[in-house]
Amino acid sequence: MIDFSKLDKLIHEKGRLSIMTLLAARAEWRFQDLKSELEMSDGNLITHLRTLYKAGYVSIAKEMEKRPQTKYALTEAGRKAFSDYLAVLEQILDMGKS
Amino acid sequence: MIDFSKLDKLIHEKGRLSIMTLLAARAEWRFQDLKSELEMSDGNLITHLRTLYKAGYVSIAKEMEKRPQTKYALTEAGRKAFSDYLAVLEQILDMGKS
DNA sequence: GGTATTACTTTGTGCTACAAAGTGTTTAGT
DNA sequence: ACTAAACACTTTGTAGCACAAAGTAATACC
Repeated sequence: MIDFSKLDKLIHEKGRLSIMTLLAARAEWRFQDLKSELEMSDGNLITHLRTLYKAGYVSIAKEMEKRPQTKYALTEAGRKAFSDYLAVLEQILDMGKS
Repeated sequence: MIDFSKLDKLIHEKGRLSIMTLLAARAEWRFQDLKSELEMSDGNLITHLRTLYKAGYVSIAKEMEKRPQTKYALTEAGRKAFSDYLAVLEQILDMGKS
């Protein structure tokens, strides 16, 4: 039986799940790109990013070329956590197909 | 790009997702079986079940053989909604693997 | 100098997951 | 007959978000 308690609560939320999915698909994302892609408000997006950062799932790199730019990426721990999360999704999918 | 807004909020919650997954895997579940399988409190479980019932995703059949028994099952709408939900999960998985 | 951009922070609201404890009915045990 | 247990709830309360809106500070462009 599936162990639903393994569904990392930090990732299993629409906002953060979408962020994690984007970060997993491309190496680096700027704040503005995430924002326009996900159509989130500044406050909402930064809150989720900080939550993921505090969990050690996301790295933050501030740069100052012309305009300030902040780049976000998955850490190794983040990639691992996301991969574990996806494994649970896979189990759910397998069950749903039976 | 994945349309995360299609992630049915009623299903995308740990408690209800686990319920829906069980209901999708087997035709009928008694309250007690769901409870012991998911290790939820009565109040929590019944609340989620009623939420799904109100959404039209779950049917409730009360029976009175010896002990009162209530059996829960997916409706057609529930099966459809779950299938749509799984389709989004599949997209997320596909992205995560790239 | 004034406006726009970037990346925030602050504040507030409203929802909801979840637990704990209580209710009413029925059946099993002695 | 009386007690205890099982079943399916309901009620109540709390704590924790998600999310939006508005404000802040620094820099760049015209």
